[in-house]
Amino acid sequence: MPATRETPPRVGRPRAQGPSASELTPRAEVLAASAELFTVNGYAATTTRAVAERAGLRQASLYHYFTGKEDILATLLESTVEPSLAFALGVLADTGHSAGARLWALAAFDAELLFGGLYNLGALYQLPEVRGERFAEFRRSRGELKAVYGTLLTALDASGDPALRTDLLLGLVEGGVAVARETGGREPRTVGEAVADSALRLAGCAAREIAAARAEAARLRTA
Amino acid sequence: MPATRETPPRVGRPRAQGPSASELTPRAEVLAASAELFTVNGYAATTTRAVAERAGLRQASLYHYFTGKEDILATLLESTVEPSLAFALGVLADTGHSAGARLWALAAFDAELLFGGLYNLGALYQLPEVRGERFAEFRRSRGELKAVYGTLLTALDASGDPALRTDLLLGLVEGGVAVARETGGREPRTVGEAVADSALRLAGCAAREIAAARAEAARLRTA
DNA sequence: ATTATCTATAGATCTATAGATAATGC
DNA sequence: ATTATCTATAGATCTATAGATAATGC
Repeated sequence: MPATRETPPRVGRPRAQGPSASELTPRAEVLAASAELFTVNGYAATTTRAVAERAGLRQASLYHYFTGKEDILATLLESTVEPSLAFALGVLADTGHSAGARLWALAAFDAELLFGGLYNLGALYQLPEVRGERFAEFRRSRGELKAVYGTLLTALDASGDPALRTDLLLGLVEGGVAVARETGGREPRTVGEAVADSALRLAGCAAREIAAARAEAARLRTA
Repeated sequence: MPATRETPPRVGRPRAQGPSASELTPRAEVLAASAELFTVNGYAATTTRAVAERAGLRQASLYHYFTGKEDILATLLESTVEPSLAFALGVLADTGHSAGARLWALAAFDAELLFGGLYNLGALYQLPEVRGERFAEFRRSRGELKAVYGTLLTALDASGDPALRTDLLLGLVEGGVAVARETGGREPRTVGEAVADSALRLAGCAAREIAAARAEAARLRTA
């Protein structure tokens, strides 16, 4: 599933609106259009017609690529957790670094990604539709991501109710980015670092430990 | 605007479905029905017909109490922040207690309320519709609530970027409750306390200070 | 007279399917 | 022959308004 193409093969009937100016695959164009419209206008409030129009297609042509609106949303959500989960699994396997540095790096990566995206895809996690069958894969991936947070958190501080504290940690990352997005003018990097510092505070680290984790994570990041 | 009534006056044409069994005002019945349907099925996906039906009315009768669907949502959101804001302003004025105890009490109250509700009204805060004009009053109240968090947080620890750290603190409370809700079998009180402990960790308090704040907040709570 | 509710409906959609068509590929 | 796209549309809504009606209150 390549996201771009070099020389357009241009098989099939030409588009009514003329050929797309973008470098994207039609499928990726639909996803990009959906990301914008779902987050800006709302999922249920966005019509398939509006998505198609923004993607440069006619409404019925969406069904060539997706089975319906839910299929588009599910694909979008899966592609949002995917990079975070991949990073998380890498960090989890990297036992050569301290738990603090690894948690710091994961939180920073995750928050920076969510904050830096053109649209607030994180807000879509809360949609009621996400409870449906089609989203099982997305929920599984997010659960796995949460489990990595939990493992690192528990390694640092296993006091209290670790499952509940893990939920709050994920809530800090996702919810913190959501609230931080409401205020303009911030750099993704800045937000990522602030979230990561906060994550370590939640994990019970003192200021000196946080500074150390941060420094160690910088090396981990580039590795 | 009384939420309940004793002796039903029963003015006006009787309902087609027969009189309501509930003690609630028709207006409150509509709000209760909306709270359930908006959170369970989604705002845009919920039709005015479905709301009316659950409230025991015909669709057109909603317009006697609200100017439309948005008006219902805005009323619902306002009534959700209202108690938190009232508590926050009380806590802010209560200079006889430490900032730590006050922040602990506020976070616990807020989280317990959000978690303990029948429905996840907190998830509605993220709806794109909330950017609209009708929601200015809700946004104002939530902004004021955030400002109280900010004042208490800064009193405890003014390092870094206080505005950003305040956003993360509010994100922890709202987002943490949202994630914690996905897992069943927890008591609102437990979640409230865990969120409050976490809030103080975010504010840079050490374990001993948190324990002290918690003890002090217990007195503040009942006062 | 006032009120809470109802019935009926205009006008505007929206989703998904059926089936046609205009390209390239062989 | 295959593919990407199109046009057309059935069937099912949905919101908000107009105007009627069945109670109580005076």
